[in-house]
Amino acid sequence: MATTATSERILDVAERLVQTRGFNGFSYADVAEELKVTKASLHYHFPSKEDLGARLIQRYEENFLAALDGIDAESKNAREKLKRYASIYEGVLGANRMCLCGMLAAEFGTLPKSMRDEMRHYFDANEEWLVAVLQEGKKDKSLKFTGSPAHLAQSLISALEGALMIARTYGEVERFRSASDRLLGSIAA
Amino acid sequence: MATTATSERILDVAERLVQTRGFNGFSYADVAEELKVTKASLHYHFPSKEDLGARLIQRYEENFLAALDGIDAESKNAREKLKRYASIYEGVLGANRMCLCGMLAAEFGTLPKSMRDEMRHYFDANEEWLVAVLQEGKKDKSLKFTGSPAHLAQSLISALEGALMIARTYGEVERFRSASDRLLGSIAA
DNA sequence: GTCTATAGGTGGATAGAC
DNA sequence: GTCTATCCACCTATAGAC
Repeated sequence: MATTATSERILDVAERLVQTRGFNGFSYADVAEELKVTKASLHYHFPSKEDLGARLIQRYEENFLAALDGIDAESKNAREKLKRYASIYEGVLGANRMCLCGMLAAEFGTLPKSMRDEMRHYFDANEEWLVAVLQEGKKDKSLKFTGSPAHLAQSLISALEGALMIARTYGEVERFRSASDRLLGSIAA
Repeated sequence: MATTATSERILDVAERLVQTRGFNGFSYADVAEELKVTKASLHYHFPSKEDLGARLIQRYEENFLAALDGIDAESKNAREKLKRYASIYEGVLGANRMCLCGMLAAEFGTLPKSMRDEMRHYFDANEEWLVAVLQEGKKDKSLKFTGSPAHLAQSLISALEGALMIARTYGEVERFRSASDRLLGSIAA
């Protein structure tokens, strides 16, 4: 089996901890214990927690955009793309996690600038992809909506993030699905 | 001027800190410094941080329900009630805050049971009020929608919480308003 | 009710050996 | 790259004087 680089394993653990406990809710000690290494070793790979946090968001966005490429390649129309987009969020909830950037959005007031910038980049990239899908949906007649695609894209992102966050509070995936279905249904052609 | 009880002033400061920095992002020291008292004094009023947190949510819900009573008394129809409901969220955003329970929802994984229970009570109370408004809207013909009022109420709450959270990340009230307008527009009769 | 003092723990981070 | 050892700041919480 392929041996994963240590820095990647650190990011894997830290990512899960941020998604479940928040950036202010986990420590280097938590990651160190789980990986059976020392805190000092972690500081070798990520000198400060801010470095770790910023890299975490970058990688999350890379993986997310790769998933969106997959959706683009496999979907028969825009409406199906949207449905799959929402199902990514549902998968996150199923793993008892928040979206990484949704979690960080709540903690925004305590985060360093480098992380804030990366977060906005993530949301902007989501919006950009959604705008393209929405425009495609108008052409292929699988979607119908009024107003600016950019504003609608922003609404969709924030509604899904909110639904994810609240559903997690209740531990009810069904609560997310019902909100998601209503959302997508409201713009289905 | 009326002298506010110390415990209320503690709650005022702590409330703002939780709404801006999160429950894991503030300390007794922060509150103590702002009120020019010692940490030990705070522990007299709220022995543990959990006690403080649980009381914080209770009081937030009491004040919120009082505001909803005001909306019920002053609005000419259900649609206007919804609009005012959304404007409460907008006011929170304008003060650069998150909804108290929206913030805590993100931190859910790290919170003690007493606080989790109070949070769900808050969201349930919101849902209950919204369901009544939605049903009223069907009668007075100021709203139109399909499906269960309870599910729609849940969707509205989570969409507004999400819009609030993301808009705060961008520091753009307009971003919230556009999402909010679309949301209410989609069920206006 | 508020204070001083302090306990006991954990936070992020660094120096230097191996 | 990983370790041991350590620093210092901060955390929640308590004891006991006033």
